[in-house]
Amino acid sequence: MSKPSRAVRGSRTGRPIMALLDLLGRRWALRILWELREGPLPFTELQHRCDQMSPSTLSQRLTDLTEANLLEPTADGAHRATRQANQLGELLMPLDAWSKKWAKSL
Amino acid sequence: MSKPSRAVRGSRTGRPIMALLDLLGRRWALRILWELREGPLPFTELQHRCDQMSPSTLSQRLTDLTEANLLEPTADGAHRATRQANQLGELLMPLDAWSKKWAKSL
DNA sequence: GATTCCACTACGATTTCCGAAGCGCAAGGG
DNA sequence: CCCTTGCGCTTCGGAAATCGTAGTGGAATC
Repeated sequence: MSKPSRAVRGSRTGRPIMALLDLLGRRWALRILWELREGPLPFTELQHRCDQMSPSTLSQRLTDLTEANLLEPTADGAHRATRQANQLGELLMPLDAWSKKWAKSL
Repeated sequence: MSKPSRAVRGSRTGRPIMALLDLLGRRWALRILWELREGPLPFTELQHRCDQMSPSTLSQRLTDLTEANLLEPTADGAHRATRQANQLGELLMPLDAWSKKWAKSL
């Protein structure tokens, strides 16, 4: 039991978008969703794909995202995006193309 | 002058999307872009719209986003999304609708 | 020339994040 | 049976990011 894991900021304000922007604004949250867009991954594999992010933060973020119904555990102990999260993932796809144009301007 | 403001993580990996996810994963970054989607805002007004976020973090984040060519100062000293950032903003619009469905599941 | 307002900056307190080490369990080897 | 290995985390001390109150400096107003 147990996470201190603060509630999603703004989640009670009637402005879900604010809660979402807060959740996605936690470090590695977007990256984790991105890496899980094509299927579930076990803990260590996910960590490797996220530039070896620290296991403590990964664990915390998995908790956050799972509590937010964006991730769920698979039968074999891996982590999978929920149906909802997959829809969100679809919305994020265009960021890839955009980021390439953006990179040229840096 | 100048900011320590760490480089965008992954910006040298040839994977712009990773750099982008890192930048947007800094606290308040997404929210700031969201609030500026309909036009420039002066510092204090922006702070108020972002739940009174601390001015020090706001200042840092404005620096980050400006260095990333997502924001630019206006002639009268406010902050405005660049053309690029506005395109990004368009991509984020659907998140609003998605978040409303998501909120029901919490 | 004093006051107000605004855009920040300074800086100590607090929270988050990092990363090396360890724990508990399950599978495999000898 | 041990013993080792691998995996999914958890612990915990230190580093870094964020917060929040209190300025600072400049421009406009009184």
